[in-house]
Amino acid sequence: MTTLSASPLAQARLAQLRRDTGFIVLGRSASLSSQIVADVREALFAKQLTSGDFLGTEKDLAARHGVSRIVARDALRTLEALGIVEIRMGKGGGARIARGNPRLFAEALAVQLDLTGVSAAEILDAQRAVECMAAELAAENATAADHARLRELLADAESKLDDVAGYTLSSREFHLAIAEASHNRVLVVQFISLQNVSWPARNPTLTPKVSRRILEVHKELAGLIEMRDGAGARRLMDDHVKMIRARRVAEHLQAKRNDQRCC
Amino acid sequence: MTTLSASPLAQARLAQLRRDTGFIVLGRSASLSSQIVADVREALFAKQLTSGDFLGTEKDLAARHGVSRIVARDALRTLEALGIVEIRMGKGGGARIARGNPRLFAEALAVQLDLTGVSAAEILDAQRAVECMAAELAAENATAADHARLRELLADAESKLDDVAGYTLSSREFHLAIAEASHNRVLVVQFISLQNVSWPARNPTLTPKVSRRILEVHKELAGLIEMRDGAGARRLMDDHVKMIRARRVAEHLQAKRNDQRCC
DNA sequence: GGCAGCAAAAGATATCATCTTTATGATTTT
DNA sequence: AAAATCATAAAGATGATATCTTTTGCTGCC
Repeated sequence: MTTLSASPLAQARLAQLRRDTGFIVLGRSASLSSQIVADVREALFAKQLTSGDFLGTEKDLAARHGVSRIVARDALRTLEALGIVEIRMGKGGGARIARGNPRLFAEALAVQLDLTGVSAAEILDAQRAVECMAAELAAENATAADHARLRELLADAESKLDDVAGYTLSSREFHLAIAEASHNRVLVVQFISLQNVSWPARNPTLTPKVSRRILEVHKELAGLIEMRDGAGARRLMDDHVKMIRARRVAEHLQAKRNDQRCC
Repeated sequence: MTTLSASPLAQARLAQLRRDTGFIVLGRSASLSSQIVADVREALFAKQLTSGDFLGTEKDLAARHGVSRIVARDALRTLEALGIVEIRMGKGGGARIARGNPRLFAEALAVQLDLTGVSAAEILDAQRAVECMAAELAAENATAADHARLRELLADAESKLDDVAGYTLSSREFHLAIAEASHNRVLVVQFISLQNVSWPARNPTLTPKVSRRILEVHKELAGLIEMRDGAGARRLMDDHVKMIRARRVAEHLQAKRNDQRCC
């Protein structure tokens, strides 16, 4: 039977690394796998690596850095979670530098905001900022396809006026469509992340009257965007989101009161 | 010698999981470790887990989910990269739900935007949205301490009018201070991440004349915020960022021309 | 088009190294 | 002699390695 010595070699290298980096680096960045992650990120920023480049298999990476496969694996898990690489199984597989994936990132932001414990008011003010700019840019940049998409969603919402869940979903899609019509990917990402946090799954206080009023505003918004009235679209969106904010904050207070009553 | 059978049990469970989730879920989410990640995220959104909660050690997690330590480890690497958990070594160590970490998030965004290849114009339009709202809210919510901080930074910038690097840094701080004066953490996070991507380390076209003009605008901004003129602050900030955008886009075009000339 | 084979990740198990906290024990001080 | 302080050992956790088996995608062959 072999000795199965757990590689004093790499252990010594790790110790050396920790000595080099001054022991305490900041946020536990003195592990072998994090070193690999840092290397890849630096190569990215230095334009030595770009989207689509082949990074190698787990074994390759391990061999290149002189570490075990598990370490390479840890590094790849981290890079994968960061959306930097995509990993494929099977022959011809391995890790490749990914194309940017804004959606993934938007979800990560949503989690962060949740952990930070921001209030509904804070989120909706930020949402107002993003959506107003999106509406203004949509009026300037929207294509015929975008206009068609907006009209299609308006018709869809109109057919679901009596279906609270369906109507909520459709409205949500409408707002997203405006963001996409701005043709600004940064705004789209910011919007998606905020929506993930703030948009309620079900909407208890959505009466038919309110639904109809919202639909009217949406129609007017689509009209202003088609007429390329950027300032008008911004103003209307501003009022619209302010209204939503007021409703959401009121709901929140109501929920709090109910909590206090029951406990 | 023991059989060392590679756990047909978990393998079978994995196959079952893949059958349950319909094989192709979206973004390779059919691994045991990703299932653990999904569980934790759901628990987070359902408020069953919050900042500071103890998640267990690698062994705990493995035992709870009936998998090997490697799988639990993979899941923890992912959760760590997403900024959801913090992991400590040694006795009493293990994984804990992290506090939100905006910096981590800002870096992740920088990488994503880099990979996606968004333009400077897109970033600066988003920045305009965020900063205008920040200015408006700052006028409404700023405290006396915020006002003092803004005045302090104005004096600092004035003393560095001849030092391009120092002046740039000071200006950057001023914009951040306005975001913080809004007392909206969402806006602050969004602003920091955008600033990291867009703000140039050095500013080659910053002439003394331009510096002085920028300082004038900053002074006026601080004045409007102190006077609690939200609409005015928003309007002025809008113009200001538009100017920055125009300058940045022009610089970008110039850089491109230079590239073409040299190659 | 189906089938065999191969390459790669996914997963499991065992073992060693290292780090961090905690408790214990020795030494010094009051 | 009691209390305080410092050194040290033990325990519990991650970090890393090695070596397996199984599942999954390709690719080329028929």
